[in-house]
Order: sequence, then C-alpha cells, then structure tokens
Amino acid sequence: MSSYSPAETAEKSGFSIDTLRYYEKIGLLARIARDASGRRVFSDDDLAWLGMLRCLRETGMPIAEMLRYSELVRGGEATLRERIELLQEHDRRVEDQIARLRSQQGQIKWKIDLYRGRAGTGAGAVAGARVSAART
Amino acid sequence: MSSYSPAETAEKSGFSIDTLRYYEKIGLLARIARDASGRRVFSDDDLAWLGMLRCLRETGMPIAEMLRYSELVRGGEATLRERIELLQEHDRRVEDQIARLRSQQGQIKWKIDLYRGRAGTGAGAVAGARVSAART
DNA sequence: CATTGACCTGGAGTGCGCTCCAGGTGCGAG
DNA sequence: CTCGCACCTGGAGCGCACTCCAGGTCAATG
Repeated sequence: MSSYSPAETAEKSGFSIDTLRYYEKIGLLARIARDASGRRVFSDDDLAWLGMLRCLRETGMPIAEMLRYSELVRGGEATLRERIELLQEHDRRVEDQIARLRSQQGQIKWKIDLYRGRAGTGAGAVAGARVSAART
Repeated sequence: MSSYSPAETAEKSGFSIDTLRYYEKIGLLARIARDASGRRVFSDDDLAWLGMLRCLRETGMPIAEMLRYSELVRGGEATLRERIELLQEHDRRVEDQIARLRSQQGQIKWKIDLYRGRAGTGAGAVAGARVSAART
C-alpha cells in the first residue's frame, strides 16, 4: 500500500480535505499526483511531508514560513544548510514557548492554590471581612 | 503610586491601548474608573487583573472563556469552586500543550540531525545517488 | 487665545487560516 | 441506464482577536 485517496489522507494526516486542497493551492504541497479522472492520489512521501507540516504548524510556525521551508525542500540538497538554520530557529522558538508556558502554568497553579485557601475559610460567615485582594 | 493612564497601563500590561478599550467593551475589564474628563484611570488592582488575563490569554485560553472566568470573579466568593474548576481544566490543557510541544520539538530536532547527516556527506559528488527520502 | 497631544466613542477594517458553497465530472453499484 | 457518491474547481465567507479610523473633547503649554 502506498497511495491514498483524499479522504484517507485527511484521516491519516489530520488535515481536512479542504485544508489539503488549500495547502496544494498555496504551494505547501506542490503537485500531488492525479488519477485518470483528475482525482488526487497521495503517496507515502506525501503523507510523511504532511506529518512534517503538521508538526511545524502545531508548534506555531506561520504558513508563510512553512512555505519558505517547502521551497527550500524543493530546492534540493543545495539548501540543506538553510533548512537546518530555519528549523533551528524554529526549535528555539518552541523552546521559548515551552518555557513561557511553564512559568505561566506556575501562575495559574498559584492562583488555584490561592482560591483553595480562600474556599477553605468559613465562606460568607464573616459578612464585612476585608479580604484585600478579593477582586481577583 | 496606584493609578495609571491608559498609556502607562498599556506599557505595564503589555496590551495595546486599543486592546484595553476592547477588553473593557466586551466585559473583560468591567467599569474602569474615569477622571473628571472621562479618561480611564487604571488601578493596581486593574493591573493585577490584566496580568492574570495576559497569563490566560498567552496560554491559549479563548476570549469567551476568559469572559466566563471574569464573570465568576465578579460573582464573588460564592464562585470560588467554579473558578478553581475552570483554572484546573485550563491547567490540564496547558500541561497537554507542553507535552505535545516537547514531542514535536523532538521531531524537529530529529529532522535537523537528519539534515546534518546529509549535509556532512559529500554533497553533490555522487550524481545519481539514491537517497530515498531526499524529498523531505 | 490658539495649538498640541493624549484621550474619548462607535463602528468599520484587517490578517490569518481555514471552511463552505455552487455547479460540474466520472465511476461503480443496482 | 440511472443513481449516489466521492471528488473536482474557483471563489466567497467565516471566526477570532484585535487594530484602525473619523470626528470630537479637554487640559496644559507657548
């Protein structure tokens, strides 16, 4: 097995059929093979490429940059250095993203704990209590 | 010091003035104080709240859910349980997000290494070389 | 007293990344 | 032969989260 219908490809890649067409239209997928009646036939290679696109997309790479990357890939081995640079740059951004998420997650957990503390206190009993930061 | 102009607030909070107005308009900021001539005057409390909004926003919480959260906060201590649940749910999503990013980052690093390997090989020398996955 | 600059309002516009639609084609099942 | 279905195309539409704009107010400055 090594060729897939649009529907199969959508299912395996996680992109919708519309998105697959859209990606081809804008040049992220460049010339997908067609059968006798003009329907797309995706290969294992296409699937692998879609996997890469998915990975980049979900880590927040904008389409414009994925486009640049796919042009490099089409450019052949001569572009390996540039591809490495592009991916390294992206890798750094992902690293930052993770670090920021971790710290923000810290804030969220802190807030949860704060609420837990307040929830524990006799709720509502002390009518005029001056719980200073009660607003948030 | 405990009150800030829109410009100061924008700078300290990291949201643009337009975004601050927008957030007030849709109810994320509910009734910011005004001076004699109708200009907004932000307090330290507002700043703190904006910090929280920023944290939620940057961890990917949609505005609709932040809205729900701010309504809970306005609802007072009676909503503590719900707030905890909401934040816990969000915390879980952030955790997932981080895990996914880590694994996708793994794929990216793997790809970089693959390229490094290929870049090391005598580039272009072996004219008809059958480097199977050369397409990606 | 005129100007400047920060701010105000309601509402329109923008960019991104899809997603949907109308109208049409070709193939296999009944 | 007729259906139904998966697919095709070009192009319009959408949801989100802002961002920008026109026209106006007000306080301080020269």
